[in-house]
Amino acid sequence: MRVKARDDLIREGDRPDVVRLMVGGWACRFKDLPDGRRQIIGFFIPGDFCDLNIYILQQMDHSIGALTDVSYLALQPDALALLMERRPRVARALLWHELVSSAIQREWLLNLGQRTSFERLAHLFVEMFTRLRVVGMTQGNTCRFPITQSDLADATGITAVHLNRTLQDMRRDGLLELRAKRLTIHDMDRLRRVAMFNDNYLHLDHEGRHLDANG
Amino acid sequence: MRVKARDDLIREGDRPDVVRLMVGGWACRFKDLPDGRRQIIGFFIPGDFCDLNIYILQQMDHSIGALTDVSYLALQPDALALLMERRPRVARALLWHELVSSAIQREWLLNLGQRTSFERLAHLFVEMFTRLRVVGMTQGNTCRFPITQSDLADATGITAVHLNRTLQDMRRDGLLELRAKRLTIHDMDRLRRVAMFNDNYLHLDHEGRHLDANG
DNA sequence: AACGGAAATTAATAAAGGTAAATGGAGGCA
DNA sequence: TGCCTCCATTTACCTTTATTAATTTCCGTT
Repeated sequence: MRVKARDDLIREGDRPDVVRLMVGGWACRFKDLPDGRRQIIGFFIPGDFCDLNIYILQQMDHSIGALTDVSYLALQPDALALLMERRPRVARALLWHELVSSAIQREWLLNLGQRTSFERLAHLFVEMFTRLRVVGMTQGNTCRFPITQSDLADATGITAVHLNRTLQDMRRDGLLELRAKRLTIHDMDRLRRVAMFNDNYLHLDHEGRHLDANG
Repeated sequence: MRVKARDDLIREGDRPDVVRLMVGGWACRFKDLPDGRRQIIGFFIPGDFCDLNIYILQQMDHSIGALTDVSYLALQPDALALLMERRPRVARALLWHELVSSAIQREWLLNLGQRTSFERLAHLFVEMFTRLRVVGMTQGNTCRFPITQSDLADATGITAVHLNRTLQDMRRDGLLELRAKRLTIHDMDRLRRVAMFNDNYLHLDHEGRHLDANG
């Protein structure tokens, strides 16, 4: 299935329908307030699942929107249930994925609550670069990073103006560059250090990480 | 099992051991940074479970600490697995509980990222009061609220000094009072309004909410 | 190549929230 | 009773971030 950039896959208040497996493009989970403020709760990149068990709940408490043109697979709940019953390893991998998503949310809470905007943005870049590398979407110290500064601002809880300033500070410090939808990290060690990045929450050491066509 | 106030139930880096069912007291999930900054990720009150499936992961990516003296039941993973197999309704209720915990984390991200400190604190009070009412721990417009201002600051991502100022603003506005470990809400309607509180994320309408001895 | 809209950048000003240090207050305990 | 410790409160001052609005750059389309 395909949606165009800026369209929503599902809105807060809708009844959960299917489980989505991202194939191409970037999407995000977000919530908004009545007055228009918006917080991005997480990013989806290819290989990510949205909301394995969400159909247990009566309605969505958040929205999912496409940040770029997106393609995904829609898995029906009953087909998924059957798959999980027949393939315990697939079931386990999906469960692992859910737990990691939850762990990422926790790290984001730490990020928003305690890190300065500079540290916060640094942390976001390191996290996304790490996740992109796991799915083979990086080339050396660079990767496509197809989202706007305004989206980055909504994810880090600062304004677009301040995000722009922070980004320029990083550029000036020789940490990284973000231009033409491409991120290049010039000094990963220092970036990790200023972000106080500890990758334990991504649980990269687990079997569930690799899931091929045979489960 | 019992632990004293300020002790940890489990620390980041530890191997997950058991699933805990809170019986008495308050605890919290938290993460900290190398330089001592600490973010409270969530509160546990009686009736809450910690980390149903966490034993799939190799190590804890966060800590759990007692805010007051705490008593809880420790459920061994295999006993729990057996229980869930035998009692599908219990299994479903536990899954529902996990999904709601995750939804609360998402709402907290919105809280930290977009709400002002005043709105944030208001939101936290409404949420906790609502959750305490569900488990019968409120009396009219008041409830025990046995945590320090410093803990509240760590949960809302502001300093204890600023939290104190904010609390006094609320008191002055006639919204609520927090004294001697007791919270009294004088104007719930207005408090919900300033917090832009929408209880949909608590999913209060679900069967899984009530779980008795028969599952 | 010119046009139009979205995105990025800049600047000035204001508000929110942090820091540090000191004081007050209540309960626990020798 | 008096001391000690933790928690709550206050103040002055300072830093970070938001707000608003103008300007420039980028990029796809005609």
